[in-house]
Amino acid sequence: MRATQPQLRHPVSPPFGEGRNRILAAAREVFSTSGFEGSSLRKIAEHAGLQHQLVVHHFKAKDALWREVIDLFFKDFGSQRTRWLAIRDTDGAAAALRTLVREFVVFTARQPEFHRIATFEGRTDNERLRWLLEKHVRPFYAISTALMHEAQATGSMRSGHPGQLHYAVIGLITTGFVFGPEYTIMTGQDPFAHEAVGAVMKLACEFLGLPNAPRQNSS
Amino acid sequence: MRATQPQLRHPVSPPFGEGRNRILAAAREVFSTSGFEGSSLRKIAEHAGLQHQLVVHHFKAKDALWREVIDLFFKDFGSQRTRWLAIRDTDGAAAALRTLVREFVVFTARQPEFHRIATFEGRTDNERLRWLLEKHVRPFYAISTALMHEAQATGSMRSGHPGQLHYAVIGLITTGFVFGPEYTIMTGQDPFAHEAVGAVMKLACEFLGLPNAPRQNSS
DNA sequence: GTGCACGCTTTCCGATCGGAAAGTCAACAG
DNA sequence: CTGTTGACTTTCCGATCGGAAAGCGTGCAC
Repeated sequence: MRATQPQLRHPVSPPFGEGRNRILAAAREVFSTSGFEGSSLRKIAEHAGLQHQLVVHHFKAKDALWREVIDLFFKDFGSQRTRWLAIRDTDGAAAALRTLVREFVVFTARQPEFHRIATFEGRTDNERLRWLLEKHVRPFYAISTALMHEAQATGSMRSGHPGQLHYAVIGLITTGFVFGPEYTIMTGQDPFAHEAVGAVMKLACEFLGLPNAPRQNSS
Repeated sequence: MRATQPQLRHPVSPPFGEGRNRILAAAREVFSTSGFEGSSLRKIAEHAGLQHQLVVHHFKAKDALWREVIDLFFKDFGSQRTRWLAIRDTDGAAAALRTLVREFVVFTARQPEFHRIATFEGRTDNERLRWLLEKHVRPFYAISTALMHEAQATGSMRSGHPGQLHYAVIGLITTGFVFGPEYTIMTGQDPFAHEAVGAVMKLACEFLGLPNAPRQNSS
């Protein structure tokens, strides 16, 4: 009735063959605003302009779709770890930490959806949280705290328990982005504006007591 | 069938007459872990050991119950504002800010459920967020940023946009408490431990560049 | 041609959702 | 005794949930 020409090579409404990607994009949006339980396959499908059973067809289960959404966030960011270690070897732990902080700020500003999803899961100990922590968060946490230990040993960073400092600085960085609507309503400013993003980098580095960068060749 | 002696003065299973308070306590728990949409009246009632229709009986609607839960959080904390202003008049804005920060840390450590609920709502602009911001958050934000402006003018605090500093320090403080399970899994430590709470106070004050307290007569 | 894989739709299922409606019981006022 | 009030239970409703099952249509291998 509604689809008189359902599957053409050049359809008008729903691009044929892109269903999977459209679902992933819609799921990222819906999961990040409603949480796992609050998101329904039907809402995700409607957001993508598709039938809800197509989600089941491509991803089998809601849980598997959620995991694929998470994996996508770390396609680029996760592979930066070896580069941070290289910077540590050449310029020291403090320089590597500064790079890590700056790139984490960019990552969060560009994809606030990840931290929005993480903040849904981090409050209760469940299977999805364990999976997320061990697969993606643990490596990042390990290198972050290792660099802090090293920077503290050389006196190029403030003192304090690295794990606590790690979560403090992550909270410091992400709050404005994750809760953008509240931030905008209260402060009247856009947390994603270029100056605001730069200011967050500066606040985070100063909080950690990192020395000013000797030189900066980009942006 | 299941209630052979349903309403006695001294019942065994469900204390008669305390249904309303039991529901409020259960709702605080469930709302803070599952969000508004993810929480069902049946889950709240089950958590309280009551029938789900009793929630409707006492609070008419899920939305009204949610608002009553929020109001309860600010029964004590909201009335502290006049005291902070008094401290500003006697000891200056920086001292008042320090008190505000310390009491906010205590508030969050004792009732992390509030900020858990707030982080569910702050990411999308909806009617509940507007109500929460204007009724409870706005007054706190106003006095916080006003004290920052004043402290900055007298050089007794770090520079920076007060609104951004406000949200940065709130993120810095709350992250460990709000996402306690994740924090514990990753760091192996208890964010609610006495030393950890004290350390967060110190981190927050140092981040704001507040001078050390001249004297402290408690704890 | 025939068969099959794949993207997608349609229909259906049991479970659960928020909430309306009506009833049950004890306490209390007159 | 009668009526009323309020805490609480029971039953029911339409809507929506995740997902199983079975198709439909096209393109490709043969």
